[in-house]
Amino acid sequence: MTEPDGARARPTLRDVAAAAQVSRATAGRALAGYGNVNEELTLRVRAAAEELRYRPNELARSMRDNRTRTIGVICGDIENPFFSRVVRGISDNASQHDVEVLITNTDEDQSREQRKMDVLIGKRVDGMIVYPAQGPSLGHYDQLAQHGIPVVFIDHALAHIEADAVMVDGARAAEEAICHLLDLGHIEIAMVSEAPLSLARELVENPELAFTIDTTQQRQSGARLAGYIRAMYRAGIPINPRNILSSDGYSADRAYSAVLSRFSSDRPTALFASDNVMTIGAFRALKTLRITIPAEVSLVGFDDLEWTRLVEPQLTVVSQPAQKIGQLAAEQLLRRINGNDEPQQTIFVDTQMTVRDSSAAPRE
Amino acid sequence: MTEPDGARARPTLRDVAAAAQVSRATAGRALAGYGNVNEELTLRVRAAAEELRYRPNELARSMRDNRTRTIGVICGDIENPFFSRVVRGISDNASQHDVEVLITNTDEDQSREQRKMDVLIGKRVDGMIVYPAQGPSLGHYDQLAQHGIPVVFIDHALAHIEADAVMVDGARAAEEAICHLLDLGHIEIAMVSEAPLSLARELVENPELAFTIDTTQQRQSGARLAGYIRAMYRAGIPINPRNILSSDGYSADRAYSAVLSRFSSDRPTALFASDNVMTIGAFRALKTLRITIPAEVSLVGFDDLEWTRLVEPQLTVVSQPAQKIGQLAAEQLLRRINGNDEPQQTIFVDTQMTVRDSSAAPRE
DNA sequence: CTGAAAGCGCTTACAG
DNA sequence: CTGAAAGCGCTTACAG
Repeated sequence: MTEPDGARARPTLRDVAAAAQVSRATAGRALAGYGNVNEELTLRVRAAAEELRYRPNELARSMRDNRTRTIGVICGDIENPFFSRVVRGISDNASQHDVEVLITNTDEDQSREQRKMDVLIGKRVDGMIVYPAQGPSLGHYDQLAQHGIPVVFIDHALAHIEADAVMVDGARAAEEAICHLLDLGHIEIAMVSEAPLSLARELVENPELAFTIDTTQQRQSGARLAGYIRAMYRAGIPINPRNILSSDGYSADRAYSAVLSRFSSDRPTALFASDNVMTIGAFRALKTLRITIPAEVSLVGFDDLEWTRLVEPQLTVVSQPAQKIGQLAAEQLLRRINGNDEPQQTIFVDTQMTVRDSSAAPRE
Repeated sequence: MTEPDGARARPTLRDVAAAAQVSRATAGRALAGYGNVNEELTLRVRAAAEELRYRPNELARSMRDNRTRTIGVICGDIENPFFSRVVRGISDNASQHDVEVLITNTDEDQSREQRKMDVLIGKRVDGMIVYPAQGPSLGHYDQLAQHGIPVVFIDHALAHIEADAVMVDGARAAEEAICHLLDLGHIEIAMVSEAPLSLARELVENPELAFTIDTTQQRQSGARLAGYIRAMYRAGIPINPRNILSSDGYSADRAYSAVLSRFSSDRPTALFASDNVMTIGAFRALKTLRITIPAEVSLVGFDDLEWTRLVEPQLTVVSQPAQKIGQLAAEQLLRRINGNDEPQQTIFVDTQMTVRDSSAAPRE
């Protein structure tokens, strides 16, 4: 029985059933292994399926089962090594559970985030892992709850939104980094981040705030800035607002400019960069100014990327297990998908100070 | 009309139709905009949809239309910046056409590749972009044709498989890199790649082969090695087999070892690394040996990654537009999905020699 | 312009 | 153990 013209349609269960001379129900049972089927028939069905190169249509299955075995991942920018590592972690874990991964980027644009979320809802993903973009809207997150789609946030949690999150404790991580510099004897310590200037001002005027606000509900840049303030405050060092550098936009170039302009004048003896993008800008700026690291300025970066071990000097960094964040987020999401309804929680993964050659005591 | 227990089911077209007091057909037409619907009814339907927060089930739509508006991407390892850039290019392009992207990694394992392909077929992706893993099997590619699923290969084409491909001309790129070194006056030029030793031996014994074999059907490592041979042969320089370093496995560590051992003895004056992973290994090895670049050894890397501009000296590299590869692959795939059936083609994207500070004339 | 009906390809009660 | 039938949520001829 050949098809009318070359365009051979994909075989369906009906075709397999016909070839094996059984009902569709039996064919389905034999292949997918639910229910009981006589052994001989099973063999016949399998043979027919093989012969026809039958592949079950998961779309149809998803329709019936009301689950797609697919999760959506909304990340900022897959090109950023932080995300590509996270995604790798998610993907490996999902694979182990026969779950596929649909990926999109937002570039920190909330309206794009919203649209992508709609698309993923339309595709009926079983759940989502999302890096929440910066912005004021929150309504689109509620939508997920309404549709009964579990979500796990990564990198930071959101105030007012009940959902699991997996992230590092940014305040603590930064605090540790700053303490490392303080221990070396630094006093004039600068930090570059994309934290908004308004937040910086608030914290400078009222440093106690760094202890009272819930940093786990802030974006990482804010949390890390709070960590900086905490460490300085605890050490009893008055905070010099000029040492809080804002990249004013998220790019290495912006960070570069910010660091360049601050370090052109009377300069701090140490610099902390709040993430891998900021670290690139900071490093480049110091190089441009021909500042020797760590003799003239100590530098502590964030994220243990390979290049930080390739440059001279090798960078002291705060290491963050990005892949593990992805893995834990996937695990948690799958638990939720499978009906676990314990109270929402924020899962913290540990950072680690990796001391290498870019930090040292200040020159006398 | 409240649901029995809290688990409110998602609204369907039926619910919207009921709320708007029209038929499902009309509701569908009004919302998705096919066919004509009276204006007043349209408004009523839209209002009902809004009210119920209706989201069409794309699964059902896909079932009917026999298309999912989803493509699959099978890459080697999303953590490798080459892939994350390619994927970004694919994803951006797909987004523009309202197409989503399902991503998986193979880690160069052909059996995993095969399984992933099956899964993607099951999910009825409209097409796939695949980085073919190394290995002898080809059967799983035929399967795609049988199922009528268009595929575009990236990074290299496959002999015996008719399909589009998007990639750089590796032989030419390498040739250019080697010519750059030759022009500077180097003679003893080494190359490190993951090309199999067997191929290396063949090419050394019979360099003309580098001109006669179809390098566009080779893996990039092989093609690039052929380019090396071509350049040397053309320059009339006998090829020293000791200068062809095989990483024997794909990792920076392997490349590191290979370079380390070769450059510990009488050393070549220049080194070319065949891709970004090899470049990391090569650079590290030279650093470990405290070889000054470019005074003692010139280094030419592959892939214009940010770190190559951060290290000292900044690396001369062959730049490859990875994002563009992704973009072109997506474009071509979408054309195929839309029925374009011109003869298959391999699309080459240009590489570019980016000369910086790691290459110079050899010391007298 | 509008609606009733069929169908996309599965799975699962429900009979037998 | 096996099969006929219903249903998942859409869209699209086909009538009216």
